[in-house]
This record gives sequence, C-alpha cells and structure tokens, in this order.
Amino acid sequence: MVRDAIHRALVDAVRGLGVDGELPDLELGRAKVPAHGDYASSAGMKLARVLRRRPDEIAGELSSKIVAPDGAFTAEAAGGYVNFRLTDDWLRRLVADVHPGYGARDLGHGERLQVEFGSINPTGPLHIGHGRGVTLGDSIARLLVFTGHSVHREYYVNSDNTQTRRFGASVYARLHDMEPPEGGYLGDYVKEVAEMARRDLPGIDREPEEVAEPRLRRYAMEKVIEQIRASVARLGVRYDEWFWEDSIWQSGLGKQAIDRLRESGHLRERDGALWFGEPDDEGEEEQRVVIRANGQPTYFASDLGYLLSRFEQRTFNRVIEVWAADHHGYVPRMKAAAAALGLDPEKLVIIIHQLVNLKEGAPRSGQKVKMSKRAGRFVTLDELIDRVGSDAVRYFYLLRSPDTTIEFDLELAVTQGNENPVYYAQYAHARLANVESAARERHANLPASADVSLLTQPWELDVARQLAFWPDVVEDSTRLLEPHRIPYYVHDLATSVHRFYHAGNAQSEHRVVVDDVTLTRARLELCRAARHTLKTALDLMGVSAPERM
RNA sequence: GCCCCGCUAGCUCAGUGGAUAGAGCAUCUGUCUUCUAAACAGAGGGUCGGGGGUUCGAAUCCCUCGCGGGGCACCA
Repeated sequence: MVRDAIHRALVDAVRGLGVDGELPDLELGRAKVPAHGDYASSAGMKLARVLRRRPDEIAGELSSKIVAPDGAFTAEAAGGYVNFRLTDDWLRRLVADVHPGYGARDLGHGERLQVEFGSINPTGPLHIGHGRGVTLGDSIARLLVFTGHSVHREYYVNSDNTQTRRFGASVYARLHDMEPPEGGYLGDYVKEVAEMARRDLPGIDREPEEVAEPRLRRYAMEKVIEQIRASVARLGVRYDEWFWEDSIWQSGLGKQAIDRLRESGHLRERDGALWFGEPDDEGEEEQRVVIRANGQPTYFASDLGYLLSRFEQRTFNRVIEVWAADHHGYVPRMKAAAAALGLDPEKLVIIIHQLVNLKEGAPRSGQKVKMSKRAGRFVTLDELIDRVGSDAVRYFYLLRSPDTTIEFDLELAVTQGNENPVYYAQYAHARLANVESAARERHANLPASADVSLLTQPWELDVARQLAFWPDVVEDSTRLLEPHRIPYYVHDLATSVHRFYHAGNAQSEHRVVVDDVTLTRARLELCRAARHTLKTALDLMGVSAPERM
C-alpha cells in the first residue's frame, strides 16, 4: 500500500542523512489540510535533537533525497514537516487496479484465531445491549478474515450455572401458574416457554420438581438459543460453533484444568470450598472460588477448562473475546488463570465495550433506565430490527467506539431511521450501479478497456484519492481491532462519490455518461472502482450494498 | 475505598504527541425538465470538564480535582 511505500522512502532518506540505529517515530500520517498534501511527517522536528540541526533544514534535505517508486508521490518540505502528495498519474493507475475485494491483505498469514462474542446467558432473548457485542464481534471477525486470518466464530453457551437454574425454576413456576421464585425471571417470554414445554414435553407438568426442573431448564435454554440464532441471523451473523459449557465437564477438560492447577499449587481449600490463587498469595483478596462448598463448580471453573479446550485441544493461536463492560473486572482473573495453566496470557485478547443504557419516555427527555433481563425490562434486538432494519442497526452500533456508553432512545432511533447515515453510503453505491447500467443502455459498444488518463477533473481525482486511503483503514482497523473506523471511511468515500456525481448535475459535460464513449468509459472505470470499494467496506460492516434505492 | 470507561459545536459522536480541532443531526440560505435531490453548495455555532506538569509542540501523555457510567460474589 502507498502509505508503506512512503514510509520506506522516508526512512531511506533519513538513513541517507547518516542517522543510524533506532529511529524515532517519524509521525507519518494523513495530512489534515489539502494544502499539506495527502500524507505528512514531522520528521524534521523528530530528528532535530538527534542531528542537532534545525528542523526546517532537515526536512528540506529529506524532501530532496526522497525517491518515490513509480512516481507515486512527491515530497515537499514545509517548516519541519515533510509533506507527501499522491501524483495524479498514480491515482489514475490505482483506479484501473482496483478490483473486487480491493484492500484485502495478508496480515495474518493464516493465523488460527477464535473470535468469541455475544455469549449471553441463554435465559432470555437478546436485547439492544447485546446487539452491540454481536455486531462488534462479527465485524471484527469479518475484518480478520479479510486480512488473512483463519477465523472460528464461537458462541459460548453458559448452560450450567445459577442463572440458568433460576431460569429453569422460573419456567417450572410458570408451568404451574405460579410467580417465579426470588431472583427468578419475570419476563412474559418465560410464560411462553412454559406453554411450549407443556406441548412439547407431554406430562412434564405432572413430574415432581426435582425431575421436571432440569428437563425444563435444558428445554428452555435450547428454545432461547434457537431464538438467539434467529435474531443474530437477521443481522447477518452466523457462528461456526455453539459451544456448551457442560461439554467441558463431559470431556474431562474441567477436571484436567483443576488437576493441573492443584499440581502447580494454585488451589487451596478454605471453608469447604476450593479457591484459586497464586501459590505465594495468602491474602484473601485475590482468591476466587473454583468449586463451591456444595460441590458445584463455578463459572470460573468452566472457564479454566474452556481455556484448555481452545488453546490446547483446538490449538487456536489467539483467542479474541468480546465482553460488555460489566464483566471488566473479570479480565485480570482470566489472564491469571491462563498464566497459571501454563498458557500465554497475551494470546487471550479481551475486548471490552461499554454498555447500552435505555431511555424511556418521550424522545430527548427520557429517563435513563437500566435494562434487566431478569426484571423483564428491556427492548429486544428483534424489536429494534423490526423498527429500523438490519442495515441501520448495524451501522448505528458500529459507528461508535467501544469505549463510549450508548444512551439508547428507541423513539429517537425510529425517528432517525430514515436519516440514518447508512443510507448516505448505500445511496452512493446505488447511484454508481445505476449510472453504470445507464451507460450500457446508452452506449451499446463501450471500449473494453479504459483510458484512465482522461480522468482529469479534481472531483474525479478526489474519489481516486479516497480509494488510496482504504488499505490504511483496513490495516488500522485490524491492528487495533476497531471496526468503527470503517463507517467513518465509508462516509468520506461516499461524500467524494456524491460530489463527483453532482458535478454532472451542475454541468452536463461532467456527467459519467456523455457522447464521447472513450470518456464515458474512463469515468465508468472510476465508478466501478468506487463501487467495489464501497461494497467491500459495507460487507465488512455486515451492511448490504443495494443496486438501486 | 479500590479498579475500568467516558466528559470535544445545541444534540449524537470521530479525532496513531504535530500545522487552522472535524462529521452527522438540528438551525438558516441557495440548487431538480437532466446519469437517482435518500443528493450537492454555503453560513452560523468550540475556555476539547477544571487546574497543574512533561514536551520545540498536548483534545491526545502524566498528576490532581469534579461529573456521569460500569465493576469489586461460593451471580455471569
């Protein structure tokens, strides 16, 4: 990609000044003002101390030494900065080179990765908070596939814990027309599951509780998982595997993990329970229960076996987990557990996203309400998709950095459905597709190849310029695992496309489809390149790229 | 009390230590007989939460205070 080529040329020039050893960060980045070109480096200032010379002198000398491969760019000093400008010729050639899937790069060399995301307790439907983790994890997975990683998408089904037992007990209660027990689940969907069970499990309502409850629990979880699978499918999300927690105990991995920790001195008994902690750590603060006094393993125990399943049994090189912020405190414990098991904690990458809070009442004046699945107080993901559509939902979530809390106002989201920025990008794509078909109708025999040297208008070259930046966005999003950079790029590219199109509205000789078939063909090449790139970027977000709107 | 995230335009948010801090929405003004107006052109709007510090240079890094969110279980 061109940014790498610029960086290499800059480093070569710096070496040419006689700078040896490790270089400071030369701060090569996008120039902010068009007058400064396309990329800029503050190399003059960065090297002033090392060379004990004036920044502007250094920058001047660097710019004269820089050799651009294929005449791709020019370098110019401005104060202590070195500014780089992509040449028009190079931009035109880029247009001809853009192919479907442009921007894909082999950054991963086939690295075996697991991306585990959206793993919500199977005790109720997904709500709008869960939608965030699902779309974030899915787009991270898409990015990693796009950049040469071997990705396994997994949903971890927490099947074997206090919450699911409470859920089972709540279903049992509803089956017998009783209120759920203390700490149980209150949503109406619990009644629905109970009615389905009455139909699907004949005689279940006559079984004693100790027999009925485990059966109901399993049945209810499977029903919920079916529903979750259907909900995420509406967002274009599919999993390679639904991994059930109880399989860890059936396979013996849980016991294996515990045995290993016992041998390495990480486990000790206290108050009848089995605790995890560092061998030299006698303090009580850092210790966590693995096996309860009643003999039941905790979720933490399952996670120990789950680590072995992923890193040793299934040999993933790295595991990326997407968690909501309310689990943040669990990160150090998981890292410590991985280390204690002899695994590399660095290979366990945990991405935390902040929560989605619900506002109720009139738009803009609503009160904040914390969603609660147990209390039955939430807006479901399905309802959101029903109201605004899958594309707008995905765009809405992906637009935000994982670090910001979302204050969600359903009424406002519905109102804004029609002005969601996703349509801006999709419209650009549809326009390009439309103009391309209009050109084919008007000109029966267009030249097979394009003479891109005819692309001379500034608005045409600006589209090409945006295309040049796309591989940077792909790399940065992948390296930082931050897909929210993509919609911002898509917006910029769509802007340049709309401007390009409008030049033809203002003056008809600037339309794509003109009398001159050669010129038409050249502009079509630009349309094609921009359309492919928009499509690729939208795909990574899981957003559709319509041919017409 | 301790830990994590946030505080940037009226609102929602971008912004790898660099030059004049950006976008969308909202407000106001223009542009459709035309390849799609779900668009384009333009205007107004900022003590980057407060205060210190590091640096040639800070919205960005460090310290501190304030406000908001989350977490500190034999829940997950």
